Amino acid sequence: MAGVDATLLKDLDRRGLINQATGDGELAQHLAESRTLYCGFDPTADSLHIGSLVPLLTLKRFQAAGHKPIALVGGATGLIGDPSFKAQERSLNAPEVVAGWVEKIKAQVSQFVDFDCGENSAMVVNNLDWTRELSVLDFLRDVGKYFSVNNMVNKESVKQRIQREGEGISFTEFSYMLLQSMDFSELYKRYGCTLQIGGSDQWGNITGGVDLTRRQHRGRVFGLTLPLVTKADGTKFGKTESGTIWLDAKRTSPYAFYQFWLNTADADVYKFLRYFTFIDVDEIDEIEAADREHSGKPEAQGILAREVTRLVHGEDGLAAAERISRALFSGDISELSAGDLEQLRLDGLPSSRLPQQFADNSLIHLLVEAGMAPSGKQVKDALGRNAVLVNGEAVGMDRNGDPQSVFSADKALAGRFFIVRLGKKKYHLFELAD
RNA sequence: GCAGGGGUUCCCGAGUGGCCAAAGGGAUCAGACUGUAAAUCUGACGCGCAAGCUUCGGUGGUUCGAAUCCACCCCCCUGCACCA
Repeated sequence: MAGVDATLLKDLDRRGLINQATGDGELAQHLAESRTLYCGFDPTADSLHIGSLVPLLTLKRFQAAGHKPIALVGGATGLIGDPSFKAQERSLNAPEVVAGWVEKIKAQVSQFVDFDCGENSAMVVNNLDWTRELSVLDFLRDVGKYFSVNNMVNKESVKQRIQREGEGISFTEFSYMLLQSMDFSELYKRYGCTLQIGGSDQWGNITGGVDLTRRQHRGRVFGLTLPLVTKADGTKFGKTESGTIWLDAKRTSPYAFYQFWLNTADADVYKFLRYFTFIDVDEIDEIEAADREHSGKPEAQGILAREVTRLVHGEDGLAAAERISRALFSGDISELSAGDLEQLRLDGLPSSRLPQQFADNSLIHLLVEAGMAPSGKQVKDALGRNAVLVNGEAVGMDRNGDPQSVFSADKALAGRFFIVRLGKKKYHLFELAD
């Protein structure tokens, strides 16, 4: 077996990736040998979003350091719903739906770890496999007996649900912790898994598993939590005007994904480089120092966007994202050929075909229809401020009733395309109907 | 089941008969400034280009007029009781 990288924990620490760990520093010693660790991902949608990227990449870091990662997809826990730090009880998803999501998430998670590297090849498991056949009575006797309700009620993660006026917690969600604890114990028994990692909100669930494993199997296992990703301005990480940033290219195109990282605030970008890339910490420090030297636009955002887009969408996804970005933000769009425009559409630039009778509609209607703005008022506002550009030409409110002149064939790029820009960053490609 | 407290526009949260499409804050969008930043300032922010239309858990009612008052219903929370 390949040697184990003893500096792993130190590197994680330097990256700011360690929030809490069990075992009073004995974890370092434990990790001197190749170990098996796991992290769970619950299927709450058909794709993970970038909130799961930190644990996913951390699994990869452990694997790179010589440990064996298990990605657990919560086919069972996903049916229940984790109450940890959630303000409200969640509605249950249908079993068939969750089962479908499990398959999607399995595939997604698999991109990030190596399944063919000998001893420490990764595994993907589903916790439904050991809970499906479990009877309630067995569960209550073999698992429930080890948990103290007094103790559970005092967990910080459910406190607000128990104390807060106006919200409660069902027995179902309250039991979530037992299921997750069972996972750890089960993985310990089956595969000798001795470490669970997860977000900081998982601390209670993880220590539950550590305790259960000891009680059921007298096994010594560890837990490690990663920090919650926060932004300096206090707004929620991973959301933009257009919603959540997903890992699935069908939900968030590589272009949009790349743009998300490119728009990272200066105050966050170096931290994110440490969290989300494999660039050496010393090198990140150098980038930061260099950016400080130069006034003007920092390099960090570009590096971050490239690295993360490559990790998630591969070289091709990155190339597509950069191609579109270059064309829209620095190139002259009138230079684009029909082939280029076609490519931009394939690369994920939002696009649509103008309806046959588009002249009957107002410009406002057409842009709303295309999804460029949620309401006509916003388009109107933009038109009134000269914030709408069609093929580079500003279009004002006076042209609203005359889309025919705005989208006239003789002004089209390559005879049939229009690139409409609303505001600084929202682009849409329109194509004339044949 | 009983008692008490609640359900307001994306979120928080004011509003208890007209001055309410509904304070304030947050989030979001657009403009200026910039670096496709941040901070700041400005405008928008139920729907509609507009005239206008539809909202304050639901349904009826009182009233010239209701988010605000009344009745019934639904849902949530807290406590008590019942099941034990």
